[in-house]
Amino acid sequence: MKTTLRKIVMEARELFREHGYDGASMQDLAARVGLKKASLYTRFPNKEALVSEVLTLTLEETLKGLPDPREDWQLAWQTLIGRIAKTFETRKRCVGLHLAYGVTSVTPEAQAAVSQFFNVLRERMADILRLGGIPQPDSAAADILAQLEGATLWITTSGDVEPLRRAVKSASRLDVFGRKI
Amino acid sequence: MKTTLRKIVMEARELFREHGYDGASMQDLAARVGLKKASLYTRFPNKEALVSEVLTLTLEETLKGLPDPREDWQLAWQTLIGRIAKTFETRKRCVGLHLAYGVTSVTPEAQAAVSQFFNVLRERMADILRLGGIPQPDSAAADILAQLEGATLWITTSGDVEPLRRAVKSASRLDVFGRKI
DNA sequence: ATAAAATACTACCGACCGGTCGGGTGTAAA
DNA sequence: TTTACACCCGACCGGTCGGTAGTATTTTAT
Repeated sequence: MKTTLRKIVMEARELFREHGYDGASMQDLAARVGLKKASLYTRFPNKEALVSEVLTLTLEETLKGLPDPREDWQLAWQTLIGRIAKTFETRKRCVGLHLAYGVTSVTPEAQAAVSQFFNVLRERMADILRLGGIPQPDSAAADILAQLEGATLWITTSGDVEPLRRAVKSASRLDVFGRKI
Repeated sequence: MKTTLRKIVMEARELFREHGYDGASMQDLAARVGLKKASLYTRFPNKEALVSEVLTLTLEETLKGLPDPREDWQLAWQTLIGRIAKTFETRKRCVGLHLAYGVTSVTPEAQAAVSQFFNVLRERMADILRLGGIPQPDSAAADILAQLEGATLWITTSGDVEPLRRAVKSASRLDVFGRKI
């Protein structure tokens, strides 16, 4: 991927994270990458297409080079949870959540991309838990991800990161809904 | 409160919930209540002021007529959790969460209103847990609310309400992060 | 009945939105 | 040297945004 293209996607991610789908403007995005708005349309057909690019990049970064869960599933699990939580803590929010609430049926491809993003993430998490012999790994993954996402609410409203920290701890110990290790 | 005023606030809530702060337009709001846009400005100074009205109404509805927790804290708890979850399940989303992500520093009063909304809600939850002798009631309330909010992610992305149902069950049993009843 | 206050309307404002157009410019292959 | 392509730009499109001015209509209080 060309570096300019990657930079556009990364800046788009920041804008989506901060201002949501509606609130992010192509004008702002162009300014952040040092281009004019019209130039963006040589690389992307429209604003909606940015969504799937942003989420694909994010998924890549989140999963790339994870420890092989077949060798040490607990290490893979801690690493994955740690990556997610670190992003939430430094960026204060989750792009995916903002987009999930922000895209509607008028942008169906973006909506599909968001759904897929969270499904893939949950499946990867469930894969690891399954290797660890955790019962109902799909539900457990969904619940833990929900807890992490929900914790970002407190970061954005009051700056309190403790709920996220507690969510990470409990996810590490897997003491969620009586599924303790 | 005059009925028209209340209707405006209720419709504004639906718009904020569905489209977020930026995505909700005064034009749409006016159409929903059978008025012209300019007429809204005889009741509200600006769009931002709607946020605190919406959240005040929501807090009122959520807390009004709750069973007295000093008589039966478990009943009060179940009722409160049930109300929150019912709204999430029928409306698919939480207005507060959408606004929390949607308002920024350019609308400081709205931002403050959102912070206050969640703080008050958490405090009320914590009050009940305190009466029940639950350890660290503030943290417990924050964590449980986070879990409920996070569960709405799955409702909006895939329509799956099971994470929310599990969150309600675990909240009812208070088996959160090892704080089991 | 009348004055005052609330509420409603039409019409408009400047700013910004996503997106398109035609015309450049630099590079690299033929 | 020509051709081709990728990229970038200023200017512009129709449309929507939050908000306002001025005026008409309805409600309320005296």
